[in-house]
Amino acid sequence: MLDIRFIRENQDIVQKNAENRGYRDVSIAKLLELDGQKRILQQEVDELRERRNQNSAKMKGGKPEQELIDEGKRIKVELSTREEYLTGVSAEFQVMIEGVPNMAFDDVPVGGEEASIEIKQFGEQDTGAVDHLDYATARDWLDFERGAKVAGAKFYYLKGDLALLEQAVTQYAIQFVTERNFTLMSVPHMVNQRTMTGTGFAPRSSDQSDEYSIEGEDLSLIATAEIPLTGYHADEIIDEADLPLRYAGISPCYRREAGAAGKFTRGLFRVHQFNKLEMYVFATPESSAAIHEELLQIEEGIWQSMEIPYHVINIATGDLGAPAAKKYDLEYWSPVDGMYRELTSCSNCTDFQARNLNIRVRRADGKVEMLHTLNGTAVSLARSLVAILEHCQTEDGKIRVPEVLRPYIGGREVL
RNA sequence: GGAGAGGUGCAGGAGUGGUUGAACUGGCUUGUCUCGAAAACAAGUGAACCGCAAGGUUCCGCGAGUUCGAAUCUCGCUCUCUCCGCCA
Repeated sequence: MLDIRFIRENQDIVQKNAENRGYRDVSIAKLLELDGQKRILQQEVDELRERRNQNSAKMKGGKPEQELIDEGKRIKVELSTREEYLTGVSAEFQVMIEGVPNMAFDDVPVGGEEASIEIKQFGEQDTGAVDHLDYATARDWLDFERGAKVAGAKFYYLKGDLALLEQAVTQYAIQFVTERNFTLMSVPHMVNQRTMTGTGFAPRSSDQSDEYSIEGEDLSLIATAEIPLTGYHADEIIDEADLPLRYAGISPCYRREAGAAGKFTRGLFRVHQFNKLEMYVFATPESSAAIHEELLQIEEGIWQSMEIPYHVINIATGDLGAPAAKKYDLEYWSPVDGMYRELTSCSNCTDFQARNLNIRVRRADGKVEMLHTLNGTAVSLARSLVAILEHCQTEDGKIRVPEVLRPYIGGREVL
């Protein structure tokens, strides 16, 4: 969430920002009205508590006088009605402020998906490959039918060389990021509600929730390792000297993908479960923009080294999601679809997630403030396999293994 | 899953229902001393909210309750530890 003090002082631009991002229900005027009520109530409650404390201080030691006890009783009644009122207003306020999206940076294009701007391009826009689903199914590497039998639509098995290729990509990416000072983390695959919503994902009660929840437990399956990695330092104050903290979390990702269907979600491109290696950084506010660029560079480095053509887009406001101030997507060129398709993504969430989960930095001079968080996909396995399957088909119908992956698949050059 | 013990400040660790935001010890910071360091001594050392400030309120795992007043009593939850059971 945003800092309420910032909202108070910048009512108009916060409202405008929410509108740019497509948050039609956000009313900053209403939020501030509640904020005002809440502050008045808080003051009243504080004053009553002060009176209560003074009153009981008079009774320390000796036998209390009846008059003081009666006064205490009167304060108690008044206090409890005010407190109840305050609790209600606070809860309402909390729901509203959590619904306000992060402020987008000035260099983020305003508009919907179509307004996103291409900022980089790599490789050729080639054509003429066999669709990955048809190809992999024919080679008995991929089985959606049995996935459906066992779990349901959009579940799948990877078999044989494709399953091996997944491991190779994973190992290569782990090597790539750990060489760049990311600490590899194996994370909880389920998190509680606070961690889920604090990271910026919809609460389980919401019908828009893309997460699977465990019935009877305060647990949901993670949609990305970003979620448990954000929560890792919740309620902590980190010394400035220890920042940035760079983690790479590997985990399966579970997504309901309700309503997603159609030509461009075919096969492995959009599924209920996939593995992913996610970079995550806790950083000082002044360093986050530079680290964001670095995350993008790492993502580009991975795909350049595999010789997969791509471009990078600066995502427009309407497509940012709630926590990001700025987001880059790396989209690979699909020779099958003749268009760029999302492969990885990296976001600077500034202090939005940090404020939700109370993650702060203690400066050298002792001052404490919110830190910044960033996340970026190293590799998303299902989609990575799609990109490789589409790009590395040889004339005789095999798959040429990108050179950098060969050490991780027994030195094989062709599958 | 069953039984028991326990969750107090940066860490350890006291705490009788009212003088405890919290003893004491350690850590850390600053100062004195020193050529410098160590030692010693002295002072300081959590966070949130409101306020220009003075100051006020809140926080002793979390949440309810009892009370004029709760770190201290009651209940629920949660986490940690020990033992048993189960198990990759």
